[in-house]
Amino acid sequence: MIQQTRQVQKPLTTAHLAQTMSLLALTAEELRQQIDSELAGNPALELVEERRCPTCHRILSDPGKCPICSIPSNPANEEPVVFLSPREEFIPRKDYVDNEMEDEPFAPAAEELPTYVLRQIAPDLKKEERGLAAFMLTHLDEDGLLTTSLIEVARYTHFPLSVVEKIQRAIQMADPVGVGSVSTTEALLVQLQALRETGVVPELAEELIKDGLDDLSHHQYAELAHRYHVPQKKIIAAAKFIAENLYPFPARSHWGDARQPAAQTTQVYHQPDILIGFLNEDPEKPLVVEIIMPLSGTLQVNPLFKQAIRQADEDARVDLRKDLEKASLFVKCLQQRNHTMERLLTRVVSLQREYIIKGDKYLKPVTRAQLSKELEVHESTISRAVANKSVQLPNKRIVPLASFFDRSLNVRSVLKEIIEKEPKTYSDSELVDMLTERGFQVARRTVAKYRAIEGILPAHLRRVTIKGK
DNA sequence: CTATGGCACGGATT
DNA sequence: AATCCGTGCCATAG
Repeated sequence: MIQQTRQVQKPLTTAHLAQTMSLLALTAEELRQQIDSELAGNPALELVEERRCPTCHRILSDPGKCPICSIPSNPANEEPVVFLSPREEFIPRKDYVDNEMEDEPFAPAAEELPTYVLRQIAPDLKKEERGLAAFMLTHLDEDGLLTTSLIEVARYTHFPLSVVEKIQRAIQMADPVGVGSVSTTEALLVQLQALRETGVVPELAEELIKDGLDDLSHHQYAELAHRYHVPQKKIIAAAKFIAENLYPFPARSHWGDARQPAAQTTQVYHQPDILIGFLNEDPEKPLVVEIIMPLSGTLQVNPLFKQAIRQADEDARVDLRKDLEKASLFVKCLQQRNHTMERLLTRVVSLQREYIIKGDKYLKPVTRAQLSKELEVHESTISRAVANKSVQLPNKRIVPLASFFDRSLNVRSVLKEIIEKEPKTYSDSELVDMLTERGFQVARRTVAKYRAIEGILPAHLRRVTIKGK
C-alpha cells in the first residue's frame, strides 16, 4: 500500500508525511500486516524482544516506563491515561479453525464475522468452550445462520447438548444479535427478546413470528387479524415493527445500519483498535485508553546493519544504505503515527469523558475540524486517523471511532428517551417542543429523520404498542 | 386538517 | 471537490 518510499534519499518532510498519513489510516489489523511485510522485505528493520513491566508484566512499547504502574494512586484523576498497548495476542489470527475436525476448511464468505463474534464472547467462556464456539462460528452461512443443527454439533464435537445450547445462547446475544440461530424464526425471536430489554415491543410480534411468519411475508393481514381476533391495524403495526427493527439474517445487520432496515449493506466487522476501560475495572479510577499496537516487541533499525554497511564493499553499500534509509523512515513514521494517535485520543477521551462513561446522551458534538485546530494538525489527518477504526468502551460495546464525532447522536438519544418514557405518544411537532425545552433546537422535519434513523415508528403506529419489560 | 415521508437545496464537514 | 446533514416545501395518507 505504500510504494512511494522508492526514493527516500532526502525528501524527509514529504515522504515522511505521506507515509505517516497512510499509517494513520490503518487499523490495528492492517498495521500488523503492513509491519509484517515491511519487516520481511527489509533486513535493516529489526523487531527487538518484548520488554515487560516487572510488576504488572505488561508488555511495554517504550523502554522504561510502564504506563499503568506509573499512574499515581490519585483516584479522582480526570485525565485519561493514554498509551500504546503492544499486544499481539489481541489480533485474532486465522487459526481459530478447529484443528481436530478439518472436514470443512472455512466458511468462505464469512471469515470476518466469526472472529468478530468470538472476540466478544471469548472472555466469558472457558477454554474448551472457546473451541466449541469457534467451531460453531465457522459453520455459519453468509447470512449468519447456523448451517448445522445443534444435535450434529454436539455429536461432532462430543460436547453435551446442553453445553452446545449454552454456547449458542452466548453467540446469539453477541453483537449481530441473533447470529448463530438455526433458523430465521429463531433469530427474530432472539432479537425481539433483546429489544424488549431496551424498548417497547408490540405485544403481537412474538406470536406473529412464531406462527404467522408465512402469512406475514405475504401480507395476509386480514387472515392474521382473524386468527388472533385483533383489529387488522394491530397486525399491520406489529408487522411494520418487525420489518423495521428485526433482521431475519443477522449477518446483514450491524450497529451501523440499525437505521437502514432495508439496505443490505455489507458490513465489515471490526475488532477494536482502541480499548477504553477503567483502571482495574473500577469506575472510581481514571480511564485507561489502550491504543493497540499489533506487535509483541518494539521496532527499530538494526544496529548490526549499520555496521554491516561500513564493512560492505562499494556497490553493495548503495543498496544497503537505501534499505537503511527506508527502515529508519518507517520507524520514524510509525512513531509519528503513534504519537499523533496518542495526542488525538487524549484529547478526544477527555472531551468525551461523559459520553464514554454515561452513554450516548452525553456525547458532545465535536467536529474533526475543531480538533485539528487544537492539535495543530491538518483536518485530513484527523479524518484519516478516525476513519475505519473502532473503539471498545468500558461497557464492552464496540463503536466506530467516528461516532465520537457524531453531530446528532446526543439529540437522537434524548429523543429516544423521551419517546420511551412518556406513555402518551407525541407527534413530531410535539417532540420538537420537548426537545427545545431540553435545550436542543431542531426542526420538525429533522425529528422525523431521527426517528427513522433510530427505527422509531411514527406516532399513530406507536399508539398500539405496549411497553415491554 | 394534521402528521409524515419524499425531494431537493444550501451550507457545513471531510 | 465530494459528501453529509438539517431543513423547507409539497404531496399524500389518515
